[in-house]
Amino acid sequence: MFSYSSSSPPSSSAAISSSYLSLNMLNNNHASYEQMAGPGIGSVTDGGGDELKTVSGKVNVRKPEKKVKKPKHAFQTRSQVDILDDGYRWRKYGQKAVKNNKFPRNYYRCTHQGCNVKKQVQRLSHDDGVVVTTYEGVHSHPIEKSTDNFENILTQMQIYSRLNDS
DNA sequence: CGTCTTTGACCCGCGC
DNA sequence: GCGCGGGTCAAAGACG
Repeated sequence: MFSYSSSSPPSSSAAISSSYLSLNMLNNNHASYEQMAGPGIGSVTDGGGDELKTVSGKVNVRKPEKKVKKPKHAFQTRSQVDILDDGYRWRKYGQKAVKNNKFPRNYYRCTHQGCNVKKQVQRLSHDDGVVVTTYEGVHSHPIEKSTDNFENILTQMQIYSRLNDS
């Protein structure tokens, strides 16, 4: 888990320069909580097919069965940017304002087919340097990118994660 | 021209 | 039953 690999913006648009993205991973209440309620449930990946669309175009998200709660992992990171590119491709599908926060919460989803991993990013209003990223599900496909010195940073992130874990 | 972001509406669970 | 909070969809626009 947490197989952070690397990420790098397209070479043409180096939007996320290392100077801008200063990951200060000195945090860490990496609160990782897993919620599993189903008896004998091994796989986390929701099989999909829970979504039924009515003819009128409305969406009825039906999930009467499968009371499986997918594991969620919340990471708290000190960063200026909310979008921590972990190497996967995310598609933003929603943005809602949270009651206790002035800043809205962003919802992302992995664009890989069959990969229903979701991620939501929330930043603390009272501390704009802190970003809480919550991952939901696990990726079942390799990372599409690889590249530059981001690996270093990400490697350090893993190290930090280990340190905190111990 | 294809992909992703934006943004309002919609849905659902819960509390009153 | 209604309002609130949270999560999702999908049309249209923005962007490369």
